[in-house]
Amino acid sequence: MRRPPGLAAVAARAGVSVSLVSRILTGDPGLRVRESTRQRVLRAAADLAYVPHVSGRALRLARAGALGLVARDVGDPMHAEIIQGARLAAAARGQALLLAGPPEPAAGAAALDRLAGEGRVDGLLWLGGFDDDLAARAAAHLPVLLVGDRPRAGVPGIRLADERAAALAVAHLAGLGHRDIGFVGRDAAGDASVRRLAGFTAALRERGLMVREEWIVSGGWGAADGHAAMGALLAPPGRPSAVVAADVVGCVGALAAARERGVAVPGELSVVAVHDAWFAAYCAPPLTVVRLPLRELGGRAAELIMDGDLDGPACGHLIDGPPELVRRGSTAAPAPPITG
Amino acid sequence: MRRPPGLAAVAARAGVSVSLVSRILTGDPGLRVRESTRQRVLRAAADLAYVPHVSGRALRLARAGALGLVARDVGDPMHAEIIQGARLAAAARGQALLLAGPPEPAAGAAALDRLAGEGRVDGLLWLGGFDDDLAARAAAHLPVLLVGDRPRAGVPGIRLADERAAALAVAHLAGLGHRDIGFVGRDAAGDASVRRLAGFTAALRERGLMVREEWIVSGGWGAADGHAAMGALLAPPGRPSAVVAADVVGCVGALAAARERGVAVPGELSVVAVHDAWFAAYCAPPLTVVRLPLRELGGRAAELIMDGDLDGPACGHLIDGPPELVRRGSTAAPAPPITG
DNA sequence: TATCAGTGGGAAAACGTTATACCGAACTTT
DNA sequence: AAAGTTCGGTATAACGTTTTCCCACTGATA
Repeated sequence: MRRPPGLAAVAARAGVSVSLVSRILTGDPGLRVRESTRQRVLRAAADLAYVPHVSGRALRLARAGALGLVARDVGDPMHAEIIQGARLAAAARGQALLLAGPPEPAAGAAALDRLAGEGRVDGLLWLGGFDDDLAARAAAHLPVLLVGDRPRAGVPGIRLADERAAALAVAHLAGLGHRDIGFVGRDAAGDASVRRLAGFTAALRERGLMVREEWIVSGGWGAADGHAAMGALLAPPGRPSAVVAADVVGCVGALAAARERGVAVPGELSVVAVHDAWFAAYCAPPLTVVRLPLRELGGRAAELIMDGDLDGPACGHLIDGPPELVRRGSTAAPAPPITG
Repeated sequence: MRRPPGLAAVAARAGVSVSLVSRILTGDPGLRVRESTRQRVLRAAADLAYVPHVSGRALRLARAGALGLVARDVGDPMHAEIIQGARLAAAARGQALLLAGPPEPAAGAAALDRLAGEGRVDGLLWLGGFDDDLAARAAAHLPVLLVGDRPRAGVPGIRLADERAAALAVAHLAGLGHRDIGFVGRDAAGDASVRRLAGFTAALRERGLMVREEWIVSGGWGAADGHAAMGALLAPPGRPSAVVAADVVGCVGALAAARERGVAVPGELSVVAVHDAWFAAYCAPPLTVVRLPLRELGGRAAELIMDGDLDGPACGHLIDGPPELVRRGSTAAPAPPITG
C-alpha cells in the first residue's frame, strides 16, 4: 500500500519546512508569512492532491474526528432517518460516522469497551436497545448521547416531542368523533413509548374520554409485535373504534391483524400511527400518521455531541419541532354504534 | 480529553520495555520471553484495561483497520441487510465500518477524494447509485468493490444470482398455470435489474411463453416507481395474469397500484417479488417472494475486500447461494379467462 | 557600532504503535 | 579458557501531525 503524500512531500515541493506547511494549511492565526510563500505552499499542496492523514492528526490532537453510532437495527426506517440526519451533520463538519454494532449484552460489553478505548471515535450516538449498564460503561470513557430516550444512568438523552405527537393523534381522532380509543404501544421499557402513552392518556382525560386499561397493549419494536398487540386489542369483549399506534412499523403489523380479523379500516376501526415512513402511503389503506422531525433529531444529536454540549449528565434535550399530522386513508368518522 | 493508557503505561507497570509489551500483545512469533514476564505484562495490560490505539497502529502500519461503505440509501431494506452482513464480517476481524455519504455527484467527488486520501479506511464497499467515473476515481487510491453490480470501469463487482432468482419466480408462476407474465423492473441502468430481466425473459422463452415488450416496464428503486410501473402495466388493452417484480420495495408500490385500480391480488393478478423484507409478510396480501442471501452478500463483500482478494479489475464475483421461494398470499392459479 | 524590534520561518518534541537491529549475560562447546 | 550460542529482552527509528520555542535576518534606533 503506497502511502499518499504527506506534509513532508508538500514541504519539499514548496521548498519550505514541514511546520510552515502545517501552519499555513490549518490557518494558524498567529502566523506571519510572505504572500508569495503562502501561494507556493498552497500550489504544492494542490499539485500533490494533499489530504491530511487522519491518524497523524488524531494521534497528535487526541481527537479522532469521527462519531460512533450504536444502533439496534440499521434497517429500522426510523433509525435510518435519524442516521441520515446525523451523517449529514457530521459530514458538514468533516467528521466521519461509524457504525458500531447493536449492543448485544453478551459480546456487546467487550466490543463497546474496545470502541471506547481504541480512540476511533470521539463520541457515541446511541439509538435504541438502551441498556443502562452498557451506556454508563461507555460513558465513562466517551461522551455518549442517547437518541430518542430520556437520560439514563447519568447518560444524557435527546428526545422528540412524543407526548405532543400522541396528543395530536388523539386530537385528530376525537375531532372525527371517536370516543373509544385504544393504544398499541412499542416496547414498554423505552422512554419514547412511555411518553407517547402519557401523551395519549393525558389527551384522553383532557377531553373527558375514558382511559380503558384493556385497550392499552404494548409489545416490542417490530411489525410482529404490533400484529400481536392489535390481535389482543380486537379480542372480545368490546373493542375501540380507533387506535393510536406508537410506531409506524408496529402499525403495519397491527393493520394486518385487523385485516385478518375482517375488521375494516377505517370503516370499523380508525388507525393513526406515530412517525412517517415510505411505506405508510402504500399500506392498505394508506396510513394516517403523525410526522416527527427524525432527521433533525439525528442532526441535532450529532451537533450536540460534536460540540460537547451535553450540559451535565442530568440534562435531557428535547427536539420540539412541531408534530405534523399527515392525513391519509386509515382514519374516518366512527361508524354508528351497532347494538349486539 | 484524558488519554487512555498506552503501551508505555503498561510497560512501566510491568517493569519492562515498550517494545516487549508490543511484541507480547501482538503475538510476535519470533519472540522468546520468560513465561513469568509474559504473565506480568498480560496482567499489567488487563489491570489498566489497555486497548491499542488505532491511530498509532494505523500510522505505523499504513492500514486503517476500517472499511468504508458508500450507500445510496441506508434505509433501503435491502441495503440494510447487506450492511448488517458487512458489519458482522468486519467486526469479526476487528475492523470498523464507516458510513460514507451517498455519492451525490456534486459534492460527492470531493468527499470521496478526501475519504480515499485521508487514510481512514482501507477499502470501500459501494452499494447502489453507481457512477463509473466516481468509482474509478476512488479505485485509483483504494480497493473498491461494487456490491450488487457488475464490474464497471475496471472496478470489481460482486453480485447475486439475479437471473436464477427471476427464473425461479417465473417457474413458480408458470407452475401455477400462468402464461401471460409481466415484469416490473427497477432502474434500467442497474446491472442487477438488467440481469433479473434477462433471467425473466430467458425463463419465459424456455417454457415457450411469449415475451411481450409492453408488459415489461421499469422505473427506479422506490415504491413510487413500482407504483407508476404497475399503473402502466395495468393500462388497457390487455394485461398479464401475473407479474414478477424485480424488487420488493417497488412491489409494495405496485401492489398499491393494483389495489387502486380494483385489480384483485391474487384473484385477478398474481405478484411475486425478488428479495424478502420484514414488511412483505404484512402486505395485503402477504407477498410471495424469492429470497436471496443479502446478508451473505454483504459478508462476502467485506471479506473479499479485507483479504484484498479482488483478483484483478476484470473479475466479477458471484454469490450463488440458491434463491429460495417464500410462498405467501400474492400468487395463485390464474382465473379462467373472461371474454370481454 | 551595539542594540532592538519586527519579519519570516525552522527545529524539535511529542502523540502511540511496530519492526528491525542489537546487546548483555549465562551456558555450552571445543 | 576462548569462542560460540542461546536466552531474554532493549534501543531506536520510523509513520504524519501539530505546537511551542527558537533563530537568522533586516532595518531602525540609541
